[in-house]
Amino acid sequence: MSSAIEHLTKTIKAARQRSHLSQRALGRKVGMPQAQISKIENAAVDPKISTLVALARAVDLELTLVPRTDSPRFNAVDSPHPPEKEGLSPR
Amino acid sequence: MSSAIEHLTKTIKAARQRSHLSQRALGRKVGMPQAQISKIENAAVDPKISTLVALARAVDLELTLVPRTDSPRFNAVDSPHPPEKEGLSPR
DNA sequence: GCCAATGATATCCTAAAATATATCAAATCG
DNA sequence: CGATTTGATATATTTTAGGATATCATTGGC
Repeated sequence: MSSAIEHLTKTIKAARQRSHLSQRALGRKVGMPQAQISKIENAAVDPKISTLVALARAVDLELTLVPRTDSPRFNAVDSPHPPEKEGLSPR
Repeated sequence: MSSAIEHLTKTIKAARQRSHLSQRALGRKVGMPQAQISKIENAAVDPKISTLVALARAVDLELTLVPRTDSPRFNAVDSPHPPEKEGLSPR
């Protein structure tokens, strides 16, 4: 997958976990099956924008466009938690 | 359409025009038929993320996620009206 | 006036996302 | 331990974006 997309979905996943929502809980909130959320978080699909916007909002994020040439000044929600070293396989 | 999406596509359209690209030219650049770009700019479809990312990049924009609760500090290419006096110059 | 460029639309077709369900293994907990 | 929760995965069906093309009205030059 495009990596840019993975980045977006990873950010949403991190936000979901931060807010202590399970995939099912988030799914309920947004009206989407848990299975779909799993696929999205694992970058197994190329979601529609409306889908990403809905998920983002459910975890208090907003999809925006910023200048690309300009330095990554105030980027996004990036760096979920600082450095964090190696390891940690989820699940 | 979702309005949030319209906002994103409008932003891209504005950027396209700013860079003096016709829909056909942008289409060539991204490898997508002019007709599709028209549909997207007119919010007649709900594009896939990869599509929006490609278009955005072609006009030097990047799709990002920002906190929604937080004030719209340094938003995007947005700025309906420039800097506007009020404190906080984005910097 | 003529012609090229531009954007909107339409059709047909294919690919892929989304929905609905259902499992299932691995954690988590009481 | 057994029960529940969680996330990954699978299959079948529906829906829709995207690709390829073509047309057409409008606009802008020349």
